[in-house]
Amino acid sequence: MNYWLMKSEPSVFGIDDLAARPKKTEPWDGVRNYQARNMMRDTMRRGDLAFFYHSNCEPPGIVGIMEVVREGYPDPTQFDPESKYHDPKSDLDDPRWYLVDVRLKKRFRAMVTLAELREHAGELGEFALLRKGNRLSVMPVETATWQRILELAGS
DNA sequence: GCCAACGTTGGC
DNA sequence: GCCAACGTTGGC
Repeated sequence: MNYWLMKSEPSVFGIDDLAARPKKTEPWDGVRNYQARNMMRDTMRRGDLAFFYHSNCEPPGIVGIMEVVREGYPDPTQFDPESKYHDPKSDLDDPRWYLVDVRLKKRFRAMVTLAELREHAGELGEFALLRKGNRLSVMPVETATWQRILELAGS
């Protein structure tokens, strides 16, 4: 099993929105970065777990855990002219963008803030989230890092 | 709101 | 294929 971290701006789609969805499940659409696309298309598997990270908000941090419930398939919003994620250059026969479906599994009692993560950076190994200038919205998390963060969450 | 970091685009 | 211009991300 692999572990991941997935970012979303709570003003666009936050953990409360996911909790309110039927079956607490949602297609993780709108990712328009090739590295993140590759991970969703090729590497993420049913049953993998992912931290839900709130970005571009005050304070940013990890708010809960999601489970991958459907593996990579084409993101339908790329073909929808009404969608803000519409990509006119994407070909129906060779879709450019992929997504996975995620289900909310656990909501942390208290967010593990980015500031807290930085305080514990020394114990978190190679953690891409803490690298300067990192903008990747879907990233792998090492098992040891995952477990240390669970401890920080007090769960 | 600012701006550093970084990805993408397009002219050449 | 280079690289300047531009757009976006996301912390602060």
